[in-house]
This record gives sequence, C-alpha cells and structure tokens, in this order.
Amino acid sequence: MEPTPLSYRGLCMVCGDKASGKHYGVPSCDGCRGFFKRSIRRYIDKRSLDYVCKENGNCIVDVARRNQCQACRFKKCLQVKMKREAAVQHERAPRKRPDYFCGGPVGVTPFAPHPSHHGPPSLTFPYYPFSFLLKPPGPYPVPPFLSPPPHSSTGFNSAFTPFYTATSLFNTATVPTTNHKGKDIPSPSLPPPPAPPPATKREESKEQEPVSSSSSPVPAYKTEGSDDSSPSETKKEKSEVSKSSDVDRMEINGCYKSSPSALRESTELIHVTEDKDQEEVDVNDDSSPSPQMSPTEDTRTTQPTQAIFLKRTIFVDKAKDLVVRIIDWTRSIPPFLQLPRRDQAKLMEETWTELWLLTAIQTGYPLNEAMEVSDAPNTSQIRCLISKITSMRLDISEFVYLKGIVLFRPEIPGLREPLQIALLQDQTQTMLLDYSLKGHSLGSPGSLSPTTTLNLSLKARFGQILLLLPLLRTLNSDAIEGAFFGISRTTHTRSPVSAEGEGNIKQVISDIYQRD
Amino acid sequence: MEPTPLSYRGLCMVCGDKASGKHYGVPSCDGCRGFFKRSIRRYIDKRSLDYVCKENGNCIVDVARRNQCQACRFKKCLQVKMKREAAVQHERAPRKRPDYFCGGPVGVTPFAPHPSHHGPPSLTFPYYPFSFLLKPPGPYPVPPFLSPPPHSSTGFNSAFTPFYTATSLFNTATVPTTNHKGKDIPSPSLPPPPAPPPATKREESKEQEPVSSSSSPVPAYKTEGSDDSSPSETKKEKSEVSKSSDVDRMEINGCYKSSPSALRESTELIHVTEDKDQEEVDVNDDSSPSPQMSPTEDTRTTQPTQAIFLKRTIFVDKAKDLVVRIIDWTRSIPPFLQLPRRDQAKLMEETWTELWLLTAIQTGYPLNEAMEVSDAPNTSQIRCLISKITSMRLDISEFVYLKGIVLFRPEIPGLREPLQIALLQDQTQTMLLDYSLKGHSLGSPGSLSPTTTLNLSLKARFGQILLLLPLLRTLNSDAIEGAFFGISRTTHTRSPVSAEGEGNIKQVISDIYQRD
DNA sequence: CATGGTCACAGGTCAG
DNA sequence: CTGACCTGTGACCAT
Ligand SMILES: [Zn+2]
Ligand SMILES: [Zn+2]
Ligand SMILES: [Zn+2]
Ligand SMILES: [Zn+2]
Repeated sequence: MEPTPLSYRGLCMVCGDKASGKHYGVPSCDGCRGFFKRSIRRYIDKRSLDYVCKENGNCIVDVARRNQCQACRFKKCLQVKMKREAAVQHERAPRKRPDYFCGGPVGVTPFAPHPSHHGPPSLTFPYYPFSFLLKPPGPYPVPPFLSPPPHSSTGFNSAFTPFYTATSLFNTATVPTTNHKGKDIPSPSLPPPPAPPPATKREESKEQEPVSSSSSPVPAYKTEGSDDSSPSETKKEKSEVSKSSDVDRMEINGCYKSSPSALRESTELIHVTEDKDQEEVDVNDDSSPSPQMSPTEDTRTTQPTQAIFLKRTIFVDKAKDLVVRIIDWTRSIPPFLQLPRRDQAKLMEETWTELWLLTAIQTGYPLNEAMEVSDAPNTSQIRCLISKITSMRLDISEFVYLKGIVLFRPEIPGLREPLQIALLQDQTQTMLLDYSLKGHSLGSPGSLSPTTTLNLSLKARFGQILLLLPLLRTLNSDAIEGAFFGISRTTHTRSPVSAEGEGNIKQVISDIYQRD
Repeated sequence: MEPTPLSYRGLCMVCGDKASGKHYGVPSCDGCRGFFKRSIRRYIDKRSLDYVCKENGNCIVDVARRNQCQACRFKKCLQVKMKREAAVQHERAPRKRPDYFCGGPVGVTPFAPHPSHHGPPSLTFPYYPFSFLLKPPGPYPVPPFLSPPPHSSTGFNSAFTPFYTATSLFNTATVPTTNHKGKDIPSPSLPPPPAPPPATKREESKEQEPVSSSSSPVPAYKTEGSDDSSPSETKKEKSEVSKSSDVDRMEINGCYKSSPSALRESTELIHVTEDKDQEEVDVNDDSSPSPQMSPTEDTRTTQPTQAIFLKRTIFVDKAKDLVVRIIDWTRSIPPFLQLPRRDQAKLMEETWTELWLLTAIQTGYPLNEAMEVSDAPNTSQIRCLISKITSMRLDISEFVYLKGIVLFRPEIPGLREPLQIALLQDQTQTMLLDYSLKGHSLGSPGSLSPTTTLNLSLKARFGQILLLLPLLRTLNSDAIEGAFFGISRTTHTRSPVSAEGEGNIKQVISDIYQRD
C-alpha cells in the first residue's frame, strides 16, 4: 500500500508539530515555515521585527502555544537554525558574539542576513544567551524547564524543550525501553513531541504509514462520534485506525529479564483492548471454557474449578503485563529518567498501585471479571473506585496526565529530588488544566438534550479529575495485589499463580528500577 | 448556473444573512461567527452560558431577529453543527495596538502583564495559553453564579441551577444555625458575593481597571467593583462575628446538650485567633503556667508533669472548640442544611478530621505545641502534612473553598443524595478554580524559601491546592484524636482529659447531626 | 523535494 | 453585546 507517499520527515523542530519537510534548513511544519517566511519578509521591509515577548522570553513554543508569542517563536526558529537560504545549509555554528541583549522583551532582530543581502549589520547567528538556563547541569533553574532527554541525536532543540513536552507522557508503552539494551533504535522512535493532546488513539510507530492526519495537533475532541456527518470537509480522508504491529512489544520483555520472570509477553490481548477502548476483553466471554457455571455466585463461595483457575492465571498474567507497560511508560518520559534511580524506584514503589489501576481502566483490562475469579475478600472498595473512575470517561490524554500527576508525587519521604519532582507534578497538572479547559472531552454540545446530561462545564472537569486522587490514594497495594495478582497478604502464597516466590510487586518493581 | 461562486458563498446557516464564508465549519455571517466565538469563550471562561430564552425556546432566528434571543441563537448555532476546532488555529496573543496609548515598547497590550509595565514584580506567567483567562481583571469577583431558580427554558445551564453562592461558605461560624428551625433562609441577609477573597493584599487591580474599559461593558457582574476588597478588611464579617458570638453559641450548645458536654463555649480565644490569622494561640506562650520547664524534651521522655497536664487539658479544650466551630460553619451553609440529616451526619463523620486539621491551621491553633504535650506516638505523618499545608500559605478564601470541597464528598457510601453533594462539590471546586486563577493569593513569595512553591504560575495553584487532598485523606481519625483530643485508640481512655467516656469524636458528631 | 505565493478563515479589535 | 474590520495563520499549489 502506498497511501501517502508523503514524506514523513519527522517533527517540526520549532513547535513539535508534524513537519512537512525541511524548510530553511530545518524540518518544520507549514505553520512555522510560513511564520518564518513572513517574519523574514517583514524584516526586509521594515528593517526590524516588532516582535516583543510579553513574558520573560521564556515562552514555550509548542504546537498548541506557538501562536501565543511571536517573539519566542521566532527566537525558536533561530535557535533551531532556520536560515534564510536553504542552499547554505551547512554551517558550523559560527557563533558570533551575541552582542545584543536578548533578555526580556527585547525585540528580536537578528537573523542571518544572507551574503547576497547587504545591509543589516550582520549579527548573524541566533545564539541563544539563555541557553545556560536550560542546561541540565544547572541546578533546577527556571521552573518550567527541565533538561533534555539523555540521548538525543542532534541535541538541537532537545535542549530546548525544557518543559517536557506533554508528548513524552504520551508515548504508548510501546517502545523505547529497548534502547539501552540493543543498538539505538531508530531515533524517530523516540518520543516525538508531536501532539500532546491527541486524544485519539495512535498507531503509527515508525515511518510506516504516515497516514498521519491523526497526528494533527488539534485532533478531534470526540473520537468518532458524529464527526463524519460532514463528508465534504476534511480534504484528507481521515485515516482509520489501522492495525498496529505487535512486533516491538516483544522486545520490551527483553529488558526485564532481570525481573523475576513475573513479566512476560503476550501483550496482544491488552493491546487490542486498548484500541477498542471500553470493550471487554475477550478472554472472559469467549475463551471461557465453562460457560455453564455462573461465574458470579459460585466462584465466591465454592472452590475454584479448573476453569476458574485457568482464567485466574490468565488474568494475573495480563495484570503483570500491565505492570510492564507501566514501567515502559515511565521510562519513556525523559525527565523521569533523569531523576536519581533511587527516586525513580521510590516513586514507582509508592504509586504503582494507582498507576496500575488507572492503566487497567484505561486499557480496558477486565477488572470486574478478574475480581470475579479472584478469591480476594473485600473488593467492594475497589469496585466502587473503579466505577467512579470509569464514570468519568477520561480520554486518553486525561489518563496520561493523571498518571503523570500520580507518578510525580513529591511528598514521598526520602526523595532526593523532591523539588524537581514537585515541579514535574506541577507542570503535569497544569497541562491537564490546559487540556481540560479546552474542552476536548466535551461531548457534542449539540445533543441539545435540555436535560442535565451534559454536566460539561469545562471548568469543573479538571477538579473532578483531580478529586479522583484522594480516592485512589486510599487504595492499598494489598488489595490490588490480592485482587489482581493472586497474592494474599498472608505469608504463604495463596494462589499458585504467582510462580516465583516473589515477595510482592512493589519489591519487584523496586529491583527493576534500582539495578539495571 | 451558479454565476458567482466567488464572493457569494451562500447564506448564513444560522440566520440567513449573507455568509462571509465558512466559520466553525458552517457557512455563516460575521455576526453569527462573532456570536458563536464569544459564546464559546464565555463558556470556557465561566462555566456555563447564562443564555435563557424568555419564550419557549422556539424563537425564530433570522437576520432581523437574531439578536432577540441569545439562547435560541446559540441553539441554532449548535443545530447547524458549528464547532470549534474547525481549523487548526490556536489562540493567539492579543494584538498590538496603535501604540500611542502606552508609552512602553511598541505594542504593549493594555492588560497583559508586561514586565516593564508595573511594579508587582511577582511572577509573570511563564506561559499562558488562554489569554482571555487573564484578560482584564475578571468581571466577576468570585462566583457570579446567582442561582436562577430551577427553571430555565433552554435547559442549557439547567444542570447548574442549584448554585449556592460562595458567600454561604464564608459565613464565619457565626450564624444561621438557628434558622434550621424552619425559617427560610433570609436570602437578603446573606452577604452578597462580595469578597470572599479579600484576605490578601492587592492593590494593583485598581490601575488596571481603566484599561479594561473595552471589555467591561457590563459591570453588572462584579457587584461593586473591587473597592471593598482591599482597604476595609472584611468589614462586615467582623461585625457579624462579634455580635453573634455568645448568643448563637448558646443555642448551639442547646443542640449539643445531648453530647457528652465535651462541647462547651469559650469560643473567644479561638475567635480572636481567627481574626489574627497566623497568630499563635496565646494559651501556649503566656498563659502557660510553668515556663521553666522545657516542653520539648521532657514531655516526650518523662512523665507528664502537672504543668504539662494542664496545658494538655487546655489544648484539648480548644481542639473541641474547633469542632464546634466547624459544626457551626457547616450549618451556615444553606445547601448543606438542605441535605437529609443522615447525609449531613455522614459527611461530617467522614470528613471531620480533615476539616479539623484545615481549620486548625487556618485559625492558628498551636498544633505543634499541642503535639508536644500530647503523648501520642507517631505524629510525624501529621507534622509532615501540617507543614505541607502551611507552606501553601492558603488564604482564608482558599481555606474555605477547600473545606467545602472536603465536606461535600459524594463518594461516601450510603448517601441519599450523592448527586446533589457531587454537584455542590463541583461548584465549590469550580469557585476555587476561579478564585485561584485570579491570583489573589500570591502573597509576597519572598519570605518563603525560594525553592518551594515558586508557583510557576497562577494556573498551577489550583491543582496544588487540590493535591493536598490525597495527603489529607491519608489522615486517620485515630491519629488526630490521639494527638489533639487526648483519646487513645486503646479501649481504656488514656488521657483523663476526655472527661466523659465519649467513645470518639465521630460518634459525638454523628449524634449531634442526627438528633436535634 | 524546497520555495514563494495565495487566500479562506482563525482570533482580536473597537466603534456603535 | 454586536459585527464590520483587521492582522496573521497555515493548508495548498504552482514553480
Ligand atoms: Zn512548527
Ligand atoms: Zn515570549
Ligand atoms: Zn448569521
Ligand atoms: Zn428564544
């Protein structure tokens, strides 16, 4: 299939949107291309740009905010070395002295005047005086800034997206973990900072099918509700969610070999459910060997039958897979990886339960069925919690943000970098606020049902989501381990499913993060 | 056919006027485009549209009458499927104006906090997607929600009807407790939603006023401007408090007669501290009978001496007074009183601990001293929590909103009106959001360690506050009762201070709310 | 493939 | 509040 011969050149170096190719020497999107072009033109006409940053010159330039501040956007263009003439593409950073003070609101004038052009005092390069602020070594300098991911091929703007662009949170658990193991994986596999928000599912992993339209920065709020109603529009036909490869998934497991084998592959199931969203996993309704037995009543009171036992085994396996996915996810977040290993371990030790439950709900893990076959005692609290969260109908973005907030829990005692973590939590919750205020999750208001159904109120949503956290916090890991991992608190391992004598999940996780 | 495909694009789908193009996905005129744009913006900014049709919701929307009824016009917009996110156009920075007006650098926008503009060095907002959120000083001081009675023909915001004005939350423990008798709540008597905020200083709001002229067309919202807010610190509250003091209290006590007498009057002390805000209660530093003994060391290791014993008694008394105040406070919230008694009781049973701690911090109850003399074992968690909350430097308004959010906990099992309670919680948290976005509370950050909450932005604050809740939730009442009420969990009452054999505070509270 | 150019349509303005 | 109007944006196209 050659649906879109379109070139997928990666991401815009300026704003992280999908690049339409290289422009002025830099992979960039049409928007930034046009912006730079206009800026140049204006500069030529007027001899100066009147861009002025109203903040401190630190504005974040990403796809959602690129239009907020022209000054900073232009500055970013220069930083990524956009040049007027594509021809003169390669230049060693000539680094002239940046005599101009770029601080604060200073207008930005400097860009490389091309030789063919005469005139403007050649303050050539976009040297960025602020760079020291962003440098990783520095002690947490500016609030919103974080250092770049450990490895970045170019080092270009990576240094620049201080803010860990929301995107890093959005990497599906798919990938990168493999890096440290084998070779470097195709760099593109790395967290592309495309669209933080994309509430939609995503599938493209590699250069494969750029079908792309999905990655549009401001994709649909609602998945595929009634949108199709207007057939005429949408020039580019929306690519449907296609299949995705399970390939990479297999790799993942390699990394964890160190762990007590609790983590294995067989992610397909969950993977499927992920796409389906709210579907029940098939395992419970079809593969169930003995439909004749009422799962509900009997299991609780009677001895587990063979069928029940099998099911339970499967569920536990899947539950463990989820843990793998979560670990993967955390490792795809650059700023998380930059934390001390001890902190990483601590954070996960303390929050894995909540992350697990959220992820389970998000991916459609059959929680209720799993609890049915489990012999855990009091699941009522868990059930209540699940239904509460489910009823919120969080979209993927919200889930991701929420998990980020859960993960970055600064108040855990003994952390080495609590401030940094607090900062990350702050950023994450702020991003969620932004996101929720934009009303992505707002259903079609057109439903017109005058009734109360739409509790919408965009403004309320953020708080509603955060108010799930106190509930989540009341979860104790014992309950989760008991209900989904077949681990009973009593000393003897109750369920044979937990193969190894692994003490508990927490310990395993801790080991994984500490060693390696 | 179709002679003029060019300029003539058809008619406005909303009103039939000549369309100026497709806007928000629909051919429409400039008027309807603007109307829809404004509506969306208000919808995001506030939480709901207050459009209400005065007819039956059947108004005809055409060129001539489109301005007759906003409700129907907006409904029509939705019907023709206008939707935001039509094109990828993100919000932009405010446009530059003909600079003559402001001397500053070119194109300084009137409002937006320009660095060079004014004094409040404070922290600017590193980034701010929604320019309009910080627009002018928001028109509405706090929650402008007046509760339009349960009728609204359009049904748009019908879901939100039962608003209680923020003010009710702000009644100091003062008042209306009596009215549950059967009176109607004297609505007029309730302070208009003037200034829940005032608590802090702020002054620059003034200068901004004029600038906002453009957008301050209908000052109707903001009652009487900000005038009262600053200078006359909580003028009216004061008076009420003072006058109400004893009388009401007596009544209240009447209610409590059933309770084990644990609740007495003597509210003065706390009363005073409340106004003083952050003061230490005098009880511990001056009235302390035996200054010669070091409270810190000895108490922990040695037997409590007589002095310690006395102190402890006093502290416990004060702690109980706080409970009374909290009960008072809840009873000053009309919508709370309208809940079933059982729900009232349940809510307080489950939340009193958190409310108590918040109130204690808010009023300056000497928590640390009390813990010193207490013989409770593990106060470390509590201390940690206290310091965390304290470091937030919540102002009075924030405290009150937060307590409201805590009180209205819809997820408590067994409630009869969980939906109603959820709604109240929603409203409260939304009001807090509004409030915090206005930045009332960024006091001088200078005092605090620069590291702590640098508040990257106003936007982070709300989330930060809500994120206290998971921490609070981990409090168990035993710890509080042990540390501040001299009640040990063991069967035998450890401390003689707790006069009666009152089981525990929770039970007492429950009784109070149920009977009567 | 990049470039420059185009223009429908965003968001912001500000008299009315 | 309304809406004619402005500037800027970016998807698209011809080169
Ligand atoms: Zn870009
Ligand atoms: Zn800027
Ligand atoms: Zn119209
Ligand atoms: Zn009408």
